[in-house]
Amino acid sequence: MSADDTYKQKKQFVEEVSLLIEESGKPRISGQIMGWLMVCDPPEQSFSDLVEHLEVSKGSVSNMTRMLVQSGLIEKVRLPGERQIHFRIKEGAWVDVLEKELESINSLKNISDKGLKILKKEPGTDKSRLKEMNKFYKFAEKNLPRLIEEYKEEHFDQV
Amino acid sequence: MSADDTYKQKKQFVEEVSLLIEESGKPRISGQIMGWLMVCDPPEQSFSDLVEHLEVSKGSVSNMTRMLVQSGLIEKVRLPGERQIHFRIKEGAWVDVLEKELESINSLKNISDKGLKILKKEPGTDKSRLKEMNKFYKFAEKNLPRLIEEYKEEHFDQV
DNA sequence: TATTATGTTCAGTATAAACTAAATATTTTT
DNA sequence: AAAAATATTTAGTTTATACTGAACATAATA
Repeated sequence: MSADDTYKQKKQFVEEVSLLIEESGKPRISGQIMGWLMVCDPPEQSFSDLVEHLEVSKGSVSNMTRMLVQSGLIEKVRLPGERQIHFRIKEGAWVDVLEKELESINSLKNISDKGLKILKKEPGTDKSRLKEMNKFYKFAEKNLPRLIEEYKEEHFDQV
Repeated sequence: MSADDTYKQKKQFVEEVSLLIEESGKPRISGQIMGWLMVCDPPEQSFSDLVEHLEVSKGSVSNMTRMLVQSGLIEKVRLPGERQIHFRIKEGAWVDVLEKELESINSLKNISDKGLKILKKEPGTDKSRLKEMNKFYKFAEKNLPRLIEEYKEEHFDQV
């Protein structure tokens, strides 16, 4: 298996990751960047590394890296002696993703609260739908953080 | 507080839900339907109820209800004596949403497996990024189903 | 079977988002 | 300070998707 074949496999891998990311509603190029940063060597890649390997515009790299930094998946690194900004997957990125999820869970709990408040004025109207929703997201809000802590203790206690 | 005010509040509520849903990457109208079905009276609404209250086209209602039925959030109901199809929020909808999440978690675990496989051929290349990802999604895959079961037992054991 | 009510599909339009290329700004080196 | 390298912003294009209206299909009633 030549190095060239491995490179092709990596490109293929990048495609698959970008497809997954795209399905989840995020821009394709953000997925390409994530995919490439998972398998590149070294794990830190410069702005122009990304432009060249992914064959996309500078504008896209600029925007998508900003978005990914913002959402906590990657981080900027300055390498000694290197001029360009470098990017890499952030340690604990995947835990952070789940922690971000908690925010939308919170929104869903809140909206169910709001709905129940409105229905309070209509005694005849069924409230079970919203009560169930409310219970579920309350449960999630209570238990997911515990689970995350459990994971962190298992895997990050050295950090 | 008049019934008319309550109706306005419900419309406002529908807007908020549809905004939330839209942010998560799904069509606005699917969010409007979900929002309306959370607070309407009765909880079952006909095809034309949806068209009228949400002021959208029949085509959209047809497409979006199909999508929502498909994804397990709502269900079709036939009411005795009623001609039209009716829709309502499905019991356990929110649990189902989380269970669907498990599928994408599985995809992410698989993709990290795949990445690691590729990197096996390059002994010098850092694997910690993918190992961490892999560990995390394995953990999620193992523990989330347990959590879901716990919730179901707490709230659905009568079903 | 003819008529009416109901729901789906399809073609076209509108809207929004991704993406690029180029201009501009910023930072680094000489 | 000038020049070169690097990154961001902007305007415009492309592409994708949501959405509508109308034609079509299906099912129910008369």
